[in-house]
Amino acid sequence: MAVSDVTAMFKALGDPTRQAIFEFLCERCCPVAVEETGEVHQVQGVTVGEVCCHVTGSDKFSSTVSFHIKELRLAGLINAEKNGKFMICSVRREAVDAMLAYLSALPKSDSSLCN
Amino acid sequence: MAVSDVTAMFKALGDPTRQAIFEFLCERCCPVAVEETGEVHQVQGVTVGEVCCHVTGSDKFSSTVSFHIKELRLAGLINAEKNGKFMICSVRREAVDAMLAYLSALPKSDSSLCN
DNA sequence: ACAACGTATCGAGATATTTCGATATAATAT
DNA sequence: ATATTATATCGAAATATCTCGATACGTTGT
Repeated sequence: MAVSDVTAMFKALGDPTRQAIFEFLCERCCPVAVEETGEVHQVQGVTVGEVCCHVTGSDKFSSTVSFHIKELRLAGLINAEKNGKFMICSVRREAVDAMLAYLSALPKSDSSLCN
Repeated sequence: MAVSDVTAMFKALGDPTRQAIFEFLCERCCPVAVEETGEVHQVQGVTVGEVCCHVTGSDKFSSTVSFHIKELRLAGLINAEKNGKFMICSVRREAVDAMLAYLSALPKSDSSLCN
């Protein structure tokens, strides 16, 4: 994952609404199942409606939340796949790992010579 | 460090110019010295002029870079202290640690029960 | 076929961010 | 005292982001 990708992730997470959505998805996303074929897929996720409900407190669809979900997806922080008439959202763990790796790799004060 | 602080840090780091400034400071910031008194202070840092030079490629002061340095400081990512006619900038390691802690503490898919 | 549902997208207004030049200020050098 | 240097701040233009209502679209139920 390139540095520019991490920039987009930080930018996306830098909005309170999106951060709330992302944390909600982190809490709600469930284990993955491994088929006999070895294929791994998401067992469960959260619908856009559930996210709207959690974020706005109302049970009505919110185009604003939909907008933020799209931003999170474009930044690579979440996945969203259609299931019937629902969109199921889930966290991309690689994204979290990429941000952790980026921050961990920043030169530390005592790891480099001083001029 | 509160969650909202981390949000501001992510937002600040989500801009390419500020990320470049931050990385530059990470590379350049040097060890701290501990006085006999036990007081710890920054031995060295980087002047605003050096940051401008690195970011813009020119040796002229840039009010844009100055603006971004201020944003980084307000987000808690860097320190800036005056030394004579220079402003010395340095990274706040606690900020990096706070972001790492936040990301590390996000619930993992296999750490929570599934509904 | 039609209605209801879940979600996306569009358009517009409100607000925030970014950039840059001009001016201001404080510290140093002459 | 005056000039120079390093930096900050202001103002304005350009651009981006956020929010919300309206409309559109695909899916499901009747």
